[in-house]
Amino acid sequence: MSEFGEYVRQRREELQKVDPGSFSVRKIAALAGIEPSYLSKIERGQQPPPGERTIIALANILSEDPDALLAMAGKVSEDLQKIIRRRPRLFADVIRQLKDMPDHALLRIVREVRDGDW
Amino acid sequence: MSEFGEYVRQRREELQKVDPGSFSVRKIAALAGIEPSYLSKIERGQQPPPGERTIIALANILSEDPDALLAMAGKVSEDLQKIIRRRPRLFADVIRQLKDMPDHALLRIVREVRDGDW
DNA sequence: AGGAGTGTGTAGTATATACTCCACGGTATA
DNA sequence: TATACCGTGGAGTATATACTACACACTCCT
Repeated sequence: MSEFGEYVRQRREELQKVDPGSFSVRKIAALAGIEPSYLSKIERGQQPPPGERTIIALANILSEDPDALLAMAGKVSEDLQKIIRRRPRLFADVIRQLKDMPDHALLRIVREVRDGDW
Repeated sequence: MSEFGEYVRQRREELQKVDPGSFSVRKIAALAGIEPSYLSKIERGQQPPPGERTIIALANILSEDPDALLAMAGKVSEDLQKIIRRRPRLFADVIRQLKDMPDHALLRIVREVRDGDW
């Protein structure tokens, strides 16, 4: 079930084809600040996904969305959690309310709030 | 800094005054499924806040809001996280967008979505 | 043949999380 | 004076998290 690992490997190999020599396990691990063998194991699901710091680093290196990658790892970023914790009741209500709403409804909120009709 | 512990103790003692004999450390601990000495230490900040299960149990026993209590413990409930993880990009956007919005703006969203003008 | 770069296997470590178990001393009650 | 709660102290445990360190085998290049 280690969707995370598979995804990272796939994405890395994809980039490796375009720019070989820059996306080896060793190179990426070095950039992400971890050991190559560790990354290798993660990619093959032999180790669970790494910590938040490392996931975000990987996301940036691989030009992926950090929140999406964190989600694949079964996590929610600390900074989002912090926002929720400041006003737990309100955010809990909003999130639960939006739980089953279609994507376009969420997009509408983002748009309307951003455009300041509030 | 263990705001959590202090709050629980305060709330428990409050209820103890109204209904003595039903809100001792031992009674509450038993209901919450933990050892009395553990609860005692938590209330005095000698131990960090307990796990999510236990916090939610305490919230119910003390008639408190689980999300608020979890927030005091520096946590966000797993079920909220699960909702976010299903559509990480969308929810991340919504939450960050609402970060600095006043309470009434969030309330308005809750209300409007609930009332189905969507 | 030698070196550079590739991925991977084995073993071990440090720290945090979430608790339990038992025993002690105080107060109140009958 | 015994028995029944009350809170608490000290020590120990189980599991998870997030990694490191090092060595090995293979391929490609010159």
